[in-house]
Amino acid sequence: MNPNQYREVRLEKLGKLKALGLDVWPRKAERTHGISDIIEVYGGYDGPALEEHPHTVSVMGRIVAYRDSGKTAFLNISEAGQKLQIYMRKDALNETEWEVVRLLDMGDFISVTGTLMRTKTGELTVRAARVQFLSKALLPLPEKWHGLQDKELRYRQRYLDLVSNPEVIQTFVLRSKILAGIRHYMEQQSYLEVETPMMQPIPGGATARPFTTHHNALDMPLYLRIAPELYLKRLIVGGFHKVYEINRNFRNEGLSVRHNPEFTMMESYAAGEDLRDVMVLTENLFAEMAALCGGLDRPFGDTTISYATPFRRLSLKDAIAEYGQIDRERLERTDDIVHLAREAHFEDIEKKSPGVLLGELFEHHVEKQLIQPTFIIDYPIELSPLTKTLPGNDMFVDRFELFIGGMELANAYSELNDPVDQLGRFMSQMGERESGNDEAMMLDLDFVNALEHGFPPTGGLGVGIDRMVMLMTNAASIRDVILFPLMRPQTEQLGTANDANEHE
RNA sequence: GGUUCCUUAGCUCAGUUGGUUAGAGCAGCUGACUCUUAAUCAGCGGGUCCAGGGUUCGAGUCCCUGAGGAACCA
Repeated sequence: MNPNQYREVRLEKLGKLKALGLDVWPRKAERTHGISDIIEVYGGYDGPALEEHPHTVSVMGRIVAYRDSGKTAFLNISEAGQKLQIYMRKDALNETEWEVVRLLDMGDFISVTGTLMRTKTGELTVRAARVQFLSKALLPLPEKWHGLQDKELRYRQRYLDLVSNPEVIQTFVLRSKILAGIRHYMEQQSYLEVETPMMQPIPGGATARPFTTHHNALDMPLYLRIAPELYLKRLIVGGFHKVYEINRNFRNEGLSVRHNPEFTMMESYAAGEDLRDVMVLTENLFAEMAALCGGLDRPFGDTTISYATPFRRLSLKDAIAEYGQIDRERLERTDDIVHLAREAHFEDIEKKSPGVLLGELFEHHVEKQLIQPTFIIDYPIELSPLTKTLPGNDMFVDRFELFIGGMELANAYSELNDPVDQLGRFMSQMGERESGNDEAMMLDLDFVNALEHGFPPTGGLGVGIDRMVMLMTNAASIRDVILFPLMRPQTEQLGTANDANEHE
């Protein structure tokens, strides 16, 4: 059986359905209840109660099981991953409807009207009195017991993954709840949700390679944003007190279990606040979302992560010393830092500053080991061109990154608001670019101009939402929490599209 | 970027040391069955073994190249 043979057989059945006088592609389903409503409302009724006071419902769904025994048939229909059993009896339906039942296939959509009952094994079931045909599936569904297992097919044909693997629906329902929960939490903290450009003439706010595009009418290059940061800060200049944005960022980098080229970030800025305030905001956000997902202790892989506050705080250097088992004193001496970088086989060590090497030592020795929520603070200035320096130490800045499950989840600053300092930082980034670092930031003079009009002390935060959802849903790959992760296109097209081309 | 692994029917998977015409379950088709639930029973059909090249009397199996995917490392 190849897909074309399935299609031929089912088109033939569709023809027979038409011959019965049916509208085989009707525009509306008879429906009084969703499947979840029925389970919720009638789940507590036992058999005698349902027989004594009959409840008539109309319900629609996709046929996911079909057990036919002559003059009766039991079907399971499914909606959003929830299933309901339907009992069809020849003597309870008219002749046409019984013909329809015999022409049904797995994957078809139907609506059934009838009374609720319980079978002898106690399963809540609709005893069909009327059947409405809604839509024919021309192609077969994946295997009913094992579902769709092939990861490539699951990501490429997510619709089939959702049909055959109900836990996938649960993951994305939870993702939606988390997003709503974040918005609720931020609103409670008096933040205003805003939207800033995703197509930017100068991509800023992060060190990353952007995607490029082009605007035809203006004949100008545009970039997909790598971060909303510089626009959100302009809003603080303009007088907003607290703002946040949840939307996609785009970074032209490799793919991995933690990286998708487009990913969802929440960024927030609060005037008058500093990094300590943002830390509290952040740990409470994670604790609230964990509670929303079932509790402060959440399973992740083969461990349990506790979101009980406060989270651990650790300076970057202390973390390297602790997790890399390195003498803390050595991290204060440039020649020792270079030596440690050599031991770790970093590239182009002689071109890199001690601060950059400290960042690499952290990634090498520490990042993967930070399973329980940990704020890493006191970052080298070279890694943080938009951040205020620490009091009395102009080589380090007032920044944290939050690590959970060995991943970077959040990044926050006491925002740099000195326009002269900011311009200088941009200039050294430009120098980086000229010496070949295409991830270094571009100069955004309008942003500096905005700062020159007065930018209050501000605490800023960015949270990786996809990774947060990974933690909350215990997903091993970012592709499991993004409905349509980027995949290399297949050379061969699927199904009908291919045939359509051939038939032209 | 490097290493390892995977790709066999629409789906889930077997396939021995390289040896007959590549198998099973689900799905499909025909028939039986008025409370089944991975329904059951009888019968039938279904293959570009990822692609290309090579070794061999003989390749799904061994070798090389390529494609797509997965995992680990940097």
